[in-house]
Parts: sequence; C-alpha cells; structure tokens
Amino acid sequence: MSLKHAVLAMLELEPGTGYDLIKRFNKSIGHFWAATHQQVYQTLNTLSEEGRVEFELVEQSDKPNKKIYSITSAGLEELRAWTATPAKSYRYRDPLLIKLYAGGNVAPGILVGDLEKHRQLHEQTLADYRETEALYYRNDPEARQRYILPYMTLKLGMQFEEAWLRWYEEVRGVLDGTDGAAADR
Amino acid sequence: MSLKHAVLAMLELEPGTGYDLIKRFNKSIGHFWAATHQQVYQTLNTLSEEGRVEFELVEQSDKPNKKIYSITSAGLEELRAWTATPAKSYRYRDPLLIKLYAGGNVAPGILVGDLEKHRQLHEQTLADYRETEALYYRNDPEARQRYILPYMTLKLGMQFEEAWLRWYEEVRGVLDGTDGAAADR
DNA sequence: ATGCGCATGTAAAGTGTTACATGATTTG
DNA sequence: CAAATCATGTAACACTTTACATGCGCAT
Repeated sequence: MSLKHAVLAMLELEPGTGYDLIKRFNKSIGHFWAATHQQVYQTLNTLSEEGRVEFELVEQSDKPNKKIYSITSAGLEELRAWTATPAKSYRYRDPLLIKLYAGGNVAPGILVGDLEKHRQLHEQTLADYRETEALYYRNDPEARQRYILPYMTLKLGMQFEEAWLRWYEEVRGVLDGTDGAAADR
Repeated sequence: MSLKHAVLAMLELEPGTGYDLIKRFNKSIGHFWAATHQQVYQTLNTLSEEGRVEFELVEQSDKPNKKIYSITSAGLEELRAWTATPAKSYRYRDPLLIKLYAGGNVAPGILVGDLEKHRQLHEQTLADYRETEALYYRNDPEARQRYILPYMTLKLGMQFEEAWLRWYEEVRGVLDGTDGAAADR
C-alpha cells in the first residue's frame, strides 16, 4: 500500500499531526499521490496499531487537542524495506481522456469548454510547482542538494504539466477545425 | 464511474465480446485507463442489467461460446449525457515517485536498478504508441480525420512517455553524482 | 453573521486488485 | 509436451471517495 509508505516517508522527514501531513501532502507528495484527510487519519491509525508510528498527545485549551506523530524504528525499517523492493508501475487514469475518446458523440463546443477548464487547472498546477521550486530550491543550493530526490519528483510534475499545456493547444486547433467532421458520427 | 463509460465508448465504436474489449483496451483506452479482464466482465454484466448494453449469445463448437455485446439506445444516451458533463480531474499516482521521495533512506544503487526497469517499460510503451500511430494514422488521412480524438489521446500518451524518458536521463545524472550526499541521511 | 483555520474522526458506498476456477484448441 | 489463445466468470480483499459529525477562535 503506497499511501502508508508515503505517510512514513513524510514523517521520516519531519514529525507532525495528521493535519500537518495533509497540508504537506498538498505541497509535495500530493502532486503524484493525492490523499484526503479521511485517508490520512485512517492510515495513521493503522500505522499506529502496527507500531510503525507513535504519537504524543498535546492538549490545547484554545485549539483542539492534537496528536504529533513520528516514525518508529519499526516504521523506518518498513520504509527502507519497501523502498528497496521493486515498485509496481501504475497507469495514468484520466476521465477527461475517456470523454475525449467518446467525444465524437457530442457537439465539439461541449468538449472545448471542459478542456479549457482543465487547461486552466493544469496552468495553475504548473504555477504552484514553479512557486514551490522558487521558494525551496532555486536560491538554496544546500536544500537542493539535500532534497534532490523530492526536487526531482517536482521536476517531473512540471514536465507533465508542460506537456499538458502544449497538448491543449494542439487539441484546440483540432476541435476548432473539425466541427464538420464531428457531425458525421 | 469512468470504466462504465469507457466500455460504452468502445462498444459505440464497434460491438464485440468482453474478450475483444480487453484486447482493444490494451491498444487504446488502456493507455490512460487500464482495466483487468475481471473488471471488464463485471462491468458488462452491470451495464447489461441496466439495459445500456445488450448481447447476442454465439454458440461455438470449436471454441468457447461467446457473447457479442453492443450498445443500446439507453446506453448511447447515457454516454452522451456523461460526455457532456464536466469531467473530474484525476491525479497521477505512481509508487515509483514515492520511492524516490523516500529514496534518501536507501543506497542509491537500489533506486538506479528500479528506475532503469521503469525506464525500459516507458521506452517500450512509447514504441508501442508509435507503432499504433504508424499502423492506423500515419498513412491514412481518412482514418486520422475520422478518429482524430482517439488519435489526440494517443499523442498525449506519447508526450508523457517522452517526458518520462527525458526525466530519467536527468535523474540518472543526479543519482550517479550523489552517492556521497545520500549517505549523510 | 458567515466563513475560514484548526483538529479530529466514523460509516457506507463505490472501485480496483488478486486469487481461484475451467477447459478446448492451436502453436512452437 | 508446454505454453499461448480463446472465453468466461466468482469471491475475497484492499483501497478510495463521499457523506456525515463536532466545536472553538478569529477575522471581515
């Protein structure tokens, strides 16, 4: 289960609460392994029962109590073992592409709107990645050196987003010029 | 549920047995929405109960009997309605990137082997895509015109594979030069 | 007053993966 | 003689998503 190991990997870098982890997910691993808060809390419970993480309960009066999780030696061992095991390949899954595949059944205008919406999402994602890059890596050779592998995952994300954006231009050109062709299906 | 609609989209292009669909999955939609045979058969059963597909039972003496499925008007309506509905975005999920993220915990050599294996897979996938392109689209302007949207999904797949391959070169350079840096974590 | 941030969870429903199961015919 | 192709499925398990649930403090 990859999510477990994603959580372990994040705790290994720095302990934190479930809430913290969710935020950190959105800034790093979430780029290639999204998780909801429900999943994170459940995973932390499971890992805790398995003894791979432990937590310190911090009682707060002004805010809700919180549990600060950290990885145990058993967790670290598990993480190392998993990292050394061949990774399964996972296929990309995107409903948008199924829609496009089936797109001959609807008027091209419907697709164009949806594509444009997704193009904007990818544009925003790329902007976020670039911001992260500027913030953490661009002007800090030491951080770049230390977190070179997380940085490489960010770079791959940027390349994917750039591929998306190039592709959208191409598709838009096709849809603009193909109103007639779509009608014959 | 996207898989349902992927199946409907394929049947809309051409009727076929579950077995046929699985093969066609591997050649087209499977690039961005993989499915196992169990999933396809179950989906066909569900769609059949819902009246969105129907099948003709063909008894064969030399081979097992088969069911040739085709889309019904209710199925076509459902497919159109779904295609006209805004698509959800789906995030990329890849355990390999989690491994890389956690890669500071193991010797770089371990990662290199795994990365190389995956690089080869992506190289093979790109070769398959290019073969499909040559076979169906390159020399047949009419097919290219008619199946322009499926063709565009193939093109996106090729761009992703190319991005992967470029990225692998970069990561390899990093891992080759970073044996010392990994040891300090 | 409305919503956001903090902080945690349970439960049910929906999807996907893995294991098990069969059996004839064709190809190397 | 082993493996691949044809052709279909059931069952159990694992994982993800969605809905429901709470409650205080702070800013607009």
